Amino acid sequence: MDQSIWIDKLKEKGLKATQQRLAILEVLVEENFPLSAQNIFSKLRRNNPNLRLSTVYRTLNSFVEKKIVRKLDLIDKESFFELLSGEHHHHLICMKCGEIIPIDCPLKDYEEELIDNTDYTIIDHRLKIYGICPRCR
Amino acid sequence: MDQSIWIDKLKEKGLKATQQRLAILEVLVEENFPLSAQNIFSKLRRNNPNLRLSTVYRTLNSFVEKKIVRKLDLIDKESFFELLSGEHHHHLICMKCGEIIPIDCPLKDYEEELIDNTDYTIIDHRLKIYGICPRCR
DNA sequence: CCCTTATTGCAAATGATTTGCATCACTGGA
DNA sequence: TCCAGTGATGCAAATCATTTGCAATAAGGG
Ligand SMILES: [Mn+2]
Ligand SMILES: [Mn+2]
Ligand SMILES: [Zn+2]
Ligand SMILES: [Zn+2]
Repeated sequence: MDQSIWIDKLKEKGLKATQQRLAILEVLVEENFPLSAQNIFSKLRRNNPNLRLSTVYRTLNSFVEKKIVRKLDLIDKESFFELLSGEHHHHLICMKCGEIIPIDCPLKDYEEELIDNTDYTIIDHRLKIYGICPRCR
Repeated sequence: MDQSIWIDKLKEKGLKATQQRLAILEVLVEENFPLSAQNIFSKLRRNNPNLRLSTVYRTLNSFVEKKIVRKLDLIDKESFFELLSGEHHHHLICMKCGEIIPIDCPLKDYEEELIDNTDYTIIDHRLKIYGICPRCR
């Protein structure tokens, strides 16, 4: 991973480019997949014995706020986080094995309609589809 | 509320028609709106001083399992529960005042497409749209 | 009305996430 | 390159919604 790009991006957003933040970004980039705070923490603790889970949470929260990362509630309790890069999309989740597949967003036109019907300003939306994958079926 | 209908419905699903369950159903029916466990608990505790929040949770969970009620994660942390009655729908949420508006489900065709593309068995889905209502804007 | 069993009251535990505070490490400027 | 100021982190403790264990209670079929 080219750190300098991320260092710039962090500074741009008013965040200091700390070791911890860069390490967390690195995991998010190379996995390129929704991960929990605990997931990220486990991966990094090996080489960073005194990294704390609270730091991971604080980092992810600031990334969400700065729109570097998106927070997802795919299954009950644990939240997942994924890098905001590439196409806007949603997720199809296998309820047996937990596989997560990205899916296209079908809501463009629907949102236009909604604006007309409700006079709301639309800011964001969340869509998750739950099913059983072919292997688990 | 006509209790006998609900008593029958509960028995049909293999649940005993207890005072607590009927009271919780009554709140859900008359509010006809997503409510948190705490919401329901507060409303009922006035007349039921020894109803417990844990009972409300246990009841709601069994209702979800028996498909009498649907659990929604509209905002962070607290879950909401709404009676499964009327049209299948989703929600538009005002991020300022918390207003919740039911909206039609636009996903029928999209799900067909998904089945073809992914070979998943689709079981359920969740859609929430966040915005600002005209009054808050 | 009684017996069996599900359900509740109650209190304690859980588990993800947050927070307070002292210390540390970035970063922009000297 | 060094320094001061401020934001970030380590660490431990707190929060808060939700769950759970267990003994006591109340449905409801017979
Ligand atoms: Mn994704
Ligand atoms: Mn609704
Ligand atoms: Zn699967
Ligand atoms: Zn509003």
